[in-house]
Amino acid sequence: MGLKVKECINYIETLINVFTIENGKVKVLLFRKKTDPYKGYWLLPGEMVKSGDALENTISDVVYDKIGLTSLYIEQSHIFSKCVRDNDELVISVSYIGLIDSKSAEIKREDRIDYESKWFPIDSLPKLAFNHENIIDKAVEQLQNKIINTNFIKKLFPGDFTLPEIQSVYEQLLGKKMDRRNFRKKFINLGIVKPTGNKSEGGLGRPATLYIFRDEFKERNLF
Amino acid sequence: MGLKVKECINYIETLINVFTIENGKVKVLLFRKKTDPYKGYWLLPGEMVKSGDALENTISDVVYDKIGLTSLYIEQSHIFSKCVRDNDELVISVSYIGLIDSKSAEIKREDRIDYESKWFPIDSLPKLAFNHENIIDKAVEQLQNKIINTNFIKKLFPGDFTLPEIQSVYEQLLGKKMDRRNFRKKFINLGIVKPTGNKSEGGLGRPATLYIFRDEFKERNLF
DNA sequence: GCAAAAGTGTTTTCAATACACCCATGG
DNA sequence: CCATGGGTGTATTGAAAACACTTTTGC
Repeated sequence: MGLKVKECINYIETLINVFTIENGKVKVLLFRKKTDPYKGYWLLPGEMVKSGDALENTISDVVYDKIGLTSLYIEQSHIFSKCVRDNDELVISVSYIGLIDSKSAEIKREDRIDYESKWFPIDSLPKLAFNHENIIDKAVEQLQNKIINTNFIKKLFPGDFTLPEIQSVYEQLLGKKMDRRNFRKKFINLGIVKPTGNKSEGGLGRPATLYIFRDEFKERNLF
Repeated sequence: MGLKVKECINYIETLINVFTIENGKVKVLLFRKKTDPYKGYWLLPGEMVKSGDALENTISDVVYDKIGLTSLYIEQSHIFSKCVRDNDELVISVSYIGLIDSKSAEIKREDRIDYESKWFPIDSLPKLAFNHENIIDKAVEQLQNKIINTNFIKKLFPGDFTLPEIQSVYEQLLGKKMDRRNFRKKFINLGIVKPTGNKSEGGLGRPATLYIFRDEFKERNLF
C-alpha cells in the first residue's frame, strides 16, 4: 500500500460510447485499429487529453474530428485506470456516453470514409482492443439505468417513432420481453407523446401509428 | 474547438467523500486546509496520483494514510476537470464515494489528531476550498440514487439499528418526510431484517426495537 | 386468403397512501 | 402524570400484470 516506484507521466484519454438505434437495434460506434498492438481489432473513438484542455474539450474534439458530429448528447460514464502500459506509464481512460438519433448518425456516416468505422449491435460486438469491452459493458449498464427516464429516450427518438420501435429498445436494453398492451397503456397514459396522424411504411404487416414527443412534455421515469 | 496551446503535464488527484451516520445525521468527512490558497477552508481528503499507480491504489492510500481506515466500501463518483490552475496545468479530480458505519468511524477518529478533521452534516457544510462543494453535491446526488438499494444501506448499518434511525436517513437523503407506519410495513415486509430481541437505550421516549439484516438477505431496491 | 405485425379491454393482484390512537420509558 | 418518541391496523386508491382476439397491410 502506497509503494511509490518513481515519478512518471500519467496519460489521460477520453473515450466515447456513441449509441444509436438503427433498424430497431441498439448499436455502438466503433473504429478499426490500424496499427499494433491490437491491429485489426475494434475500439471506441477517443483521444489523449493534451495541454490543459478540459476533458470536455477533448471529448468535443473526438466527436467533431473523428466522428464528424457537431453536437450530440454527452454525459460521463466511468473512469478506468487498470490499463497500464509497459514502461510504468498509466493510461487513465475517461469514458463518456453519447446518444444520437439514427437519422443524424446516418448522414454523418457517409462523410467519413477515411476511417473504417461501423455501428455494432450491442449484443454482437467484434473483437475489441485493450479493455474496451469492459468499458462498453459499463456504459450499457448505465444506459439501462438511464433509459427509464423519458427525457433520455427523447434523445434517441427526436423525430417520429412507432410504439413497437420504442418498446423493442426497452426490451433490448432491459433484457426482457414486455406485454405490448401494458407497454402502450403506460406510455400513452404518460401523456408525453401524441400521434402525428401518419403511419409507418414499408414494413411487413399492419402499418404502425407514428408518434412524436409533445413539445411541453415533462421528464419522467417509467418502470 | 481543438486549439492546442502547448504540451504540459496534467495532474490527476483522487478525492473521497466518506459518508457516515452519526447521531442519526448523514455526515461527510472533511479536513481543514493548512496552507494558502484557501487556508482555513475545508476540503475532501485526497491525494495526487503518482508513478503509474492505478487510481484504486491512490484512493486506498488516502483512506489508509489520511483517514486511518483499512477498509471501507468505495465506489467511483465523478470526474471534475474544470479546476484549472494558473500555469496551463489542468488538475483532474477523480471523486469517490466511501461509506462507513458510525462505530468504525468513531474508533478511527481518536487515532488521528495530527490532522484537523471533522464530520459535517451534509446539510450544514462549512466553507469549502476549490470546487469541493460541487463535488460533494454530486456525491450526495448519487447517494440519493444508491440509497434505495438495500445492499447500500447495509454498509451504513452493519450492526444493529432501529427502524426510526433508518427512516431518518432516508428522509434526510431523499429530502422528504415519510409515514412511519408505511415505512415499517415496507421495510419489514421485505423480509431482510430481523429483530435482535433487544431494545435501544438512553433516548427519550419509548425504547425502539433493534434489528439486524438477515445473513442471507437478498439485495433489493426500495422506493 | 394467408402471413405478419399492430391495435385493443377487462380482470386480478399487489403495493402505495392516508390516517389516529395506544404504549413504554424517563423525569 | 406528563412529555417524548415508538409501535400498530384498516380502508382506499392506483398502477402493474396477466391474458386473447381483431384489424390492417403486402403478397
